[in-house]
Amino acid sequence: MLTDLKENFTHIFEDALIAEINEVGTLKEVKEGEKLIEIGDYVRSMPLLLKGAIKILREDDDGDELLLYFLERGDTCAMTLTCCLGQTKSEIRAIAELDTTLIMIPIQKMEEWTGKYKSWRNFVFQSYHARLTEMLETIDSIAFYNMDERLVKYLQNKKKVTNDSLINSTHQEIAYELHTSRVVVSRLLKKLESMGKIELNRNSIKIIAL
Amino acid sequence: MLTDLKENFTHIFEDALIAEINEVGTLKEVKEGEKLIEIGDYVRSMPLLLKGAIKILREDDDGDELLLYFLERGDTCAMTLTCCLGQTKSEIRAIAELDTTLIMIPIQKMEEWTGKYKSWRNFVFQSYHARLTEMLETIDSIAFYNMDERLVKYLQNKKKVTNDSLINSTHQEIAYELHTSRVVVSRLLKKLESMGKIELNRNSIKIIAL
DNA sequence: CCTTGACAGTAACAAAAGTTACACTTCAAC
DNA sequence: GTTGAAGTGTAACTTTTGTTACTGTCAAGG
Repeated sequence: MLTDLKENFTHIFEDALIAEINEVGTLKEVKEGEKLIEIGDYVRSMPLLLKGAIKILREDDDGDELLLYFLERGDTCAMTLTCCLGQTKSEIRAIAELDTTLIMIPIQKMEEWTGKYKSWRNFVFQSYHARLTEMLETIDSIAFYNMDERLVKYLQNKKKVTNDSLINSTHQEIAYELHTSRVVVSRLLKKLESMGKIELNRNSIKIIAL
Repeated sequence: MLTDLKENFTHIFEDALIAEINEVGTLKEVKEGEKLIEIGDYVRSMPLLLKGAIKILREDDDGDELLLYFLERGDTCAMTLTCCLGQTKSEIRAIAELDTTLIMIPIQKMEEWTGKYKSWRNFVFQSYHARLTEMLETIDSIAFYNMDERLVKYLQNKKKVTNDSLINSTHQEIAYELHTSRVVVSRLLKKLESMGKIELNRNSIKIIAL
C-alpha cells in the first residue's frame, strides 16, 4: 500500500502524514459496477482514491437517477467528509465506474489530522472546491443546455474518465444517468452518428470527433 | 459589533475566537440589491452573516441568471472559502436580498484559525455541508421537477427568507432567477391564483396557502 | 437450429416550455 | 391631462422533450 500511497499523494502530503495514513488506513478494492455507498447510509470512513473511478449519483422520488460527477485518482468524497463529521446520512449513491482501489480512513483521524497537518487541511479544502465546481458544472448542464448538448458533454466526460474512446454503455444506461428516456437518447445518438461524430454499435459507442 | 457577534455566534465559537474575530473583522452593511461579489472577482475576505440575506446566482453564456441558494444569518459563503484558499476567481455572483450586516474576515486568518480552533473547523465544515446540501436541492429542483413545481418552491423559499408572505417581485425578476421567460412565469402564477393559492398584484404576490 | 430476452430504430403523438405578438393597466414625469 | 415606460394578461405558435407502440436485430442457452 505504501508504494501506491506515495505514488499518488507524496507531492501533497508530508511524510509523517503518509506514514499515519499507511498505519490506520485499510486498502479496499472494488469491481466495476459495485456499490460503495447507498442513499441513507451512515458513512464511517473516508475514501482516498488510488486507482479507477467512482460515479456519484442522485436519486429522484421515483427511484430514477442523475449522474452528478466522477471521482478520480487522488480525489476524495466531499460528501463523505461532511457526512462523517455531521453524523448525517448520505445524500448520494456511489458506484464504481471502473475497477477501483481506495484507502479507507477512519473518521476520527479526519478531525485529528485537520488540526495537525496543514497539507491535510489544504487537501480537504481543495477537495471541497473541486466538488463544488463540479456541482456547478452539473447545474450548468441541466439548467442551461439542451439534451443534445448534455449528451455530448456526457460522452466527452465518459471518454476522459475511462480514457477510452469506445464507450461500452447501452442507450438505457445513458438515459438513466442523464435522467431522460431511452428513446430520447437513441434519437439524439442517431443524429450524432449521421453527423459523423460517433459510430453506433450494439452495447458500444465509438467516439470519432466531438 | 461585539454584541452582534456574541448574539449570533457565541453558541458556536469559543470566547477566544470571538475576541479574535472582533479584533480583525470589519463590519460591513449592504443595502438590498447591492452586489457583493461578481463572477470573476478575486475574493480577499470572508463574510460572516449577522443579519439579512444574500442570494447566490450562477450565470449562463448569454448573461442570464439562475438562483442557486440564499445565505442567511449565521451562514458563511463556502465558495468564498475555497476561492480564498485556492486563489481562484469567483464562480458565482452574490447580491443582497435584504439589507444585510456582515463581518469581513481577512483570508489569512482563515487558515490560521482552522489549525487553532476546533470550533472554527466545525463551523467551516458545517458550512460546506449546508452549501453542498443546498446545491443538491437546487439540482433536484431543476432536474426532477417541472416549472410549476419549481415556481412553488421558489415562492415558499422566498417567503421563508424574507419572513414575509407578501413577495415584492415582478414576474420578470422571478423569471430571471428561475432561468425561464416572463410569459411562462405569468402563465403559471395565474394558474396558482385561480387555484386560490396566491393573490396577484402589480409588483407583488401575496401567498395565501402553498 | 430455435427461442428468448435485451437492445436499438423509428413513427406518431402528447406534454412542457419557450417565443412572438399585441392589448391593456398603472404610475411617475413632464 | 398627456406621455411613455414598466408591468401584466393572453393567444397562437414552435421547439424540445417525453411517451407509447411496434419493428427488427443480435447473442446466449437450450
